[in-house]
Amino acid sequence: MTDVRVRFAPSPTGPLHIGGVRTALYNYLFAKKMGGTMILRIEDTDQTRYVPGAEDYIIESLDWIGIKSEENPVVGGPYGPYRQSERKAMYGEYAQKLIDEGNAYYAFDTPEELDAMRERLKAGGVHTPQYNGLVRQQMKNSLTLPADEVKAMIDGGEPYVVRLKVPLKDEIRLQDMVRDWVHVHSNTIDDKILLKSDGMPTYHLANVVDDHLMKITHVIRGEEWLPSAPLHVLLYRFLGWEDTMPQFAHLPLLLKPDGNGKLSKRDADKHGFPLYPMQWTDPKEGTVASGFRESGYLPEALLNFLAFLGWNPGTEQELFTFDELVDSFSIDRIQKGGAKFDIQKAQWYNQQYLKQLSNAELGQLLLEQLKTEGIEASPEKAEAIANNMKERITYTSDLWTEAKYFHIAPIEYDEKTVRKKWNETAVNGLKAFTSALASEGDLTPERAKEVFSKTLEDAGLGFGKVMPALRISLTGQAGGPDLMEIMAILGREEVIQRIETAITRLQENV
RNA sequence: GGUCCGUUCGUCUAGGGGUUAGGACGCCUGGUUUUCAUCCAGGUAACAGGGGUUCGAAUCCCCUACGGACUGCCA
Repeated sequence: MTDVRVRFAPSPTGPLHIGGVRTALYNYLFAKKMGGTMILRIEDTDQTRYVPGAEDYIIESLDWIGIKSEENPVVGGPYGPYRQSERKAMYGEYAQKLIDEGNAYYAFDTPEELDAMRERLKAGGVHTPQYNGLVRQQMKNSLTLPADEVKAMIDGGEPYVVRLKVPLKDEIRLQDMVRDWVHVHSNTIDDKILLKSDGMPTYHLANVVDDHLMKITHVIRGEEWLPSAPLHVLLYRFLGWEDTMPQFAHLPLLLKPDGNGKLSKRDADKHGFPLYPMQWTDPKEGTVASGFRESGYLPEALLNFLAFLGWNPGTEQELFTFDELVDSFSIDRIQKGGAKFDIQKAQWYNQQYLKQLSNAELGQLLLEQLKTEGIEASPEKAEAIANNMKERITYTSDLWTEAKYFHIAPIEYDEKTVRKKWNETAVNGLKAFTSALASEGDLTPERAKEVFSKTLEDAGLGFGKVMPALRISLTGQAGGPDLMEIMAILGREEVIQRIETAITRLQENV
């Protein structure tokens, strides 16, 4: 078998949708599994929808999540260029071939004339007006106009498009790797535009020409392309490439968490989760859309989660390293039905991957965040905090947001705990503890525990009487890591000070 | 409307004629923990409906219902 070559071909019209990331992932997994090549091709044939920065965003996103391509617009490759706008000259040749062989034709209808045609047909009871075998005979094109007139129009600079001449009666069959045989009758396909009046190809032509020229062996893409797949088969046939036509695999859609339908930005906002791999700032509106990266997701976790949305290895293993994913991946285990996007599962994956990180790695992540907050901390301290927080975080950002008290003394105290646990007994215990601490040196968790136990023992108090008050004084919160550990990280003097501050500020609650 | 695709616990899914229909997330209960979380144990919950085929259908066939995608000089 020839070497497997797959491509991910996004259009630079904005940030990369998470569904696109999954498509890229499946392509990548398949390529790695087969020892093949992954190609990134930018489909920028629609100049009106071009968004500055989108291409860089796509490349950076794929890089962040760990999807690497061997051939792409940045490093190039043997079948470049990898940006369709730069391949513009190539498409005309094939459009011409189609015209010459009677499989395509010129059309001169203006947008207004097309609208009028659609209106006319709708009025006549046709729900979906098509530019098809019947309609084309009543329109302005090289099939209805005399040859010399056509030539004159083209020479005279009259704008035109090239349309595919879809056969009237033909059954088109294709074997999809996910769905098996799909057949469609040609009379349900209309004469799609191949070359636009600006000379750029549409997706249909560009994708077929490029996939052929780039020797793509497998086209793995979203289900939204299934209806136009027969059209692409027709193109391969007319271009004489049917025997080297790539195999198709149409992936199930990512659906909204509730109800039905394609996952959209609206759903993501409604449920408060990101839709894009990285944060995206719209260059025109200036609006900011959140990203998984900035929300504290680990790329490995997101990858694992995404891999399981529409595919599974058939075993009971849930956590997979990238290599394991490659190892077990196969297209015939891809699901046919759409998968609802369940952010809770993504959170669980993130938690699992977070727990697997070393304290040093986690500490480093915390340090990065502290830097953006303008807070200084030693790597040792960050590591110690990470060690105590790793069992209770969902996002990397929780290292900071859930444990600010390691860096800043509490400003507020959990109201419920104060009401129930802050009383004279507790305050007395706290006071005894600070005096005991006064004569201590550096605190270790062990030493802190010894002093605390001894103090309570001498005062004849139980742990439960004082502990909650101590926690409140130190952290302001009701829950959290082991207090002895917290005290060791905070340091003796800070502990004493926070207790005294709390006693003063909570006086009225005694 | 038309064409195409789909349908197993709330969610992701295992399942290729005979299973107590399995796992994971979530949720609930209990245990561990001086707190929270983790962890451990247990529980809740599904084959869209109807016809066939068969000794026997979640599994094969047909119909219905429901859902989705597509239906642009967008990709």
